[in-house]
Amino acid sequence: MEFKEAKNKFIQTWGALGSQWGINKTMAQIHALLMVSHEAVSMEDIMEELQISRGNASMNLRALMDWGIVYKEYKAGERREFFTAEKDLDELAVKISRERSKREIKPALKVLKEVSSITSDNTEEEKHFVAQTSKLYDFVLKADNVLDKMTEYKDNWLAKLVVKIMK
Amino acid sequence: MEFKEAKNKFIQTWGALGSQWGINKTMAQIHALLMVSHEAVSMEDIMEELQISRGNASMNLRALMDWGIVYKEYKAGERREFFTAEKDLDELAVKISRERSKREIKPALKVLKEVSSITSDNTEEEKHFVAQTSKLYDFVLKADNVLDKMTEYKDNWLAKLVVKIMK
DNA sequence: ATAATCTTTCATTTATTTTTGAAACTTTAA
DNA sequence: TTAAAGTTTCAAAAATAAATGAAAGATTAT
Repeated sequence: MEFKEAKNKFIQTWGALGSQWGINKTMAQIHALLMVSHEAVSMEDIMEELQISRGNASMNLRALMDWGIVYKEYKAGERREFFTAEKDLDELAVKISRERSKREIKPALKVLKEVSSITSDNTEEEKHFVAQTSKLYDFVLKADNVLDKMTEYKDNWLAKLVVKIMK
Repeated sequence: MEFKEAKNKFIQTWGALGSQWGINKTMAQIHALLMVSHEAVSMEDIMEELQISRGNASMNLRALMDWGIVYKEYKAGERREFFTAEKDLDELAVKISRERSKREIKPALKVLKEVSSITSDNTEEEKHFVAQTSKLYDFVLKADNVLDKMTEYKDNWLAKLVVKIMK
């Protein structure tokens, strides 16, 4: 396999993986492209390489910047903007975790708390509902915290995590 | 909030969370419904409660069973089939992790290995590509393993994980 | 057997999500 | 200023994913 083919395969695969995890394909592809580019890339080049429209490129770059995993770069004497991706993978994981937690897990937790707090009539049905959603609340909260800690400490997350949880 | 409202809210929220994570809404909703039901539910009742067609219910129940998180149940003297969800949350997490790893992570790893193994011309561009995809391969492999171990040991995963990783 | 009851399949329809592209907007250079 | 170069926005179109429902397929009771 030669370079161009490998690069393309990587971008396609990363894009597909993105969709399976609820991130739109183009967004994941742009990110992939930037990750493996050794220097900042212009919007024009992104459009060209991924064969997408200007609007699409612009919107997804904005989204990636909102996630904090793609940065704008200005080159001296150049009017256009260039883009680079976060290339430190620990940092990348941290940012993605934080963002998904904030956007999706936290709101879900709020609802779980609400619905598990209904004053039950104590029919079997209602008792089971309250028990199950309470368990779910605890579980999701715990999982969310573990992820948070894991990412907070990056490389030596395990050691510090043990300390934090054990005490 | 009273029971019916709470139940509905839970189902809707779980469904939305599902879509955000690449699981179709109905599939997540059926799972939610079964999780909070204290007894097995017939297809008819699922259709009624979620207002979905027979075909939709059938296909998504099949998918949930393929994931190993919903089971068929037969009631004595009843011709129809009833369904229940895995209610043990640790077990649920294990099964979902395993399945997503198998379906999505493993194939992605295979591609990462491939593309990071090209014989580079040693231009800066190619060197960077190989370095970055190699790092990504290691990272994803490690993350996948951690998840696997975490779920393998369930509640006391941490202690055993430490042993396993440290040695 | 065969009729009754229930489930699955899949071509078609519907809904949702993503993409496009042209107009509006911004910024810089002359 | 104002024109050139670039970016963003968003309504409409296209692509994708999900849902429907009727026909085919099972399974059980008679």
